[in-house]
Amino acid sequence: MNRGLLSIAKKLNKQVDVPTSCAPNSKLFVAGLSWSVDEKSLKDAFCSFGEVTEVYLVDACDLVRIMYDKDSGRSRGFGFVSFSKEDQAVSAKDAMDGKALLGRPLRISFALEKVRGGPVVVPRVPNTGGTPDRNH
DNA sequence: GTTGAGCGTT
Repeated sequence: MNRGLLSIAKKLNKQVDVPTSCAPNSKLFVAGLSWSVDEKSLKDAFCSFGEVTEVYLVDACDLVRIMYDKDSGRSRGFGFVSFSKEDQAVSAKDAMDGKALLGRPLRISFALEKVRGGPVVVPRVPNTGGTPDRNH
């Protein structure tokens, strides 16, 4: 037995699991956008990875959403891009992350599963004391 | 006319 190899193997056997926040999914969090970047520009930048058909270019991204400030109406500089397949999202991230759009470098990360309104509560009748017999 | 890390419905 070679303990040296075991030691090295143990060192190499490091945890490779990534946090859920960084887990690849079909949604991408794009930040570092310029103030003048709109959804159209972002879509044009990301949907270039779509599949090319005989006639049209199929957009890979299903949804492109940029967060705007409701007070001033200007973009907050970040947005979200949704893809049909995780592979496309990973490819798009790998290809566009670190690149520059409209003069500003992009910071792309996998989006968190954020839902409007926060944690959704299962609709349930607040009557947990058991259903009392109304008239019987 | 401004600012620059971030995780969402403007």
